[in-house]
Amino acid sequence: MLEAGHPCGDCAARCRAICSVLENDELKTFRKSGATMRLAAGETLFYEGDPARSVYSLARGTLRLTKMLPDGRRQIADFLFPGDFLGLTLEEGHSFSAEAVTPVEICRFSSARFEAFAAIHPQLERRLYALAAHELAAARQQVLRLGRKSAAERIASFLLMLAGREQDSGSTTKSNAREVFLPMSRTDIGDYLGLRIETISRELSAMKAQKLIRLASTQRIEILDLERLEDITAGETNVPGCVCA
Amino acid sequence: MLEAGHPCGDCAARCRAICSVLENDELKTFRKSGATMRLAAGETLFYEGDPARSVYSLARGTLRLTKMLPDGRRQIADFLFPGDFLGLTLEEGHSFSAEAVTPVEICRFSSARFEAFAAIHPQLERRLYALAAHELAAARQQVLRLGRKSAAERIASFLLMLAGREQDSGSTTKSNAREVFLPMSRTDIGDYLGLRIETISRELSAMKAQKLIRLASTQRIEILDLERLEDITAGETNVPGCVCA
DNA sequence: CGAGCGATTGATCGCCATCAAAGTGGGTGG
DNA sequence: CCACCCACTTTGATGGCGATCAATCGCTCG
Repeated sequence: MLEAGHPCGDCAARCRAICSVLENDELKTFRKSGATMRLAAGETLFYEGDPARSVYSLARGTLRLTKMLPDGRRQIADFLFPGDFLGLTLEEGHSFSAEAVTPVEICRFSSARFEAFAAIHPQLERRLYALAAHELAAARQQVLRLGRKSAAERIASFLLMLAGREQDSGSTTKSNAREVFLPMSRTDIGDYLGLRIETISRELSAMKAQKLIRLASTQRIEILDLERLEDITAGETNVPGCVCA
Repeated sequence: MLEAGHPCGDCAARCRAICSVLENDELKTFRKSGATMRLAAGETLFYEGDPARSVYSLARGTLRLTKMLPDGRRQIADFLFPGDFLGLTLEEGHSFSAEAVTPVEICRFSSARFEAFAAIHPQLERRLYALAAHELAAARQQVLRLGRKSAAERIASFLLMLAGREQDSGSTTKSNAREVFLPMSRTDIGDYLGLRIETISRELSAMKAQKLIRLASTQRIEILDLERLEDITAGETNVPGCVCA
């Protein structure tokens, strides 16, 4: 438990973030080595290929990691939520761009200082590996979705994945997770699932017609029949849950 | 440089493997904590869901990591080559199956002993993170291939990726890497690229007709026009090279 | 109230899957 | 050493899913 008045005391992402392995004084020192920054929706944190001089921990909001092909086709490699970490790479530059889907709040650290700090805090390094392993499992799940699943299966799988993530980030309100919030546009969902927006729209409408979901608004989807939705995913949505120790 | 007669002295994978960060005595101790095993082509090292009690370093041959959907659709998440490491997970069980594509030779360690060893050899942990980060980048590359590329683009990209890997594993002979060896069947390639074998076959024939490649045999493909092949990939084949320090 | 952007719905097209059949090559047994 | 067999690959014909093109809806903001 953090002492009263700790600068990280009110961080919503603290339980999931990389810094969850640090306590009071360590954490204060760590925080002082970095800075907090904000981005408006649509702004870019860094571009693919940019030299990787900083690492980041997302405190609030949603980010998307994107890769572009020269002709403009775009693939979203991942969406990041509070507590997620990004930016550490062994290559010269970043291998994707990072953009704000919603307004975001980010803790930023210089790579050099972060690495130095990690070197003397082995629990940070272990945590780092844990996060990387977790992301790797998620990326492979995504490979399965894109390689072998139909449009309906991808979308059902996506909805349930988001429902699961909302749950383990201990999101604000209802823990029954029947309601999924989609912070991103249909275009973003399409670029994540390898589908066109029209297909996303059509499939969601079809699911609505079958009373699997209810479209409370464009961004809020209520899951009406969890079981049948799970059947549609064709299994394997088990992106393992929270990495919280 | 290892002393003469060292048990790992003749390991072809040594430069790339996890153990590359260990020297003489450390390496001897490490090796003694494990065992060497062999599998014939087609045999399974472990199944998805099996409890993860061991970790492995591939010394010779090719492995495939697969995920199955209940109805039999299969996705190959990755092919592993000499020097690749696998098995370390934070979940209870493995998140994919591992099968031998060719006869393989594997160094096996109990997870518990490996972790204990890593805890007192920080350079192993860093190496581990490096490998995970590298695999993550590769997995995201695969996400791009599957999400946004046409059949021809996927195949061209796959061929060039293999050509690149052969090169940095310092493979036996010719370093100009104009010849790519495909240890896996067309079915495996299809299950990796999210395509059917007929499509693989047709596209390779088309590339042959355009004199981009020559099919020396089913398993050996000679690249005749590297430049045009790179154009076809629609960019972004740059899976960063060898992780050798 | 009107402008503009994102989402939805509709109609048609094209790529790759599917179904089907013929070709190829490696291994075994006679 | 050869003939056969079987599994894998290649090639051909057809069909379906999701992309593309197009029009309308609906919300937000000026």
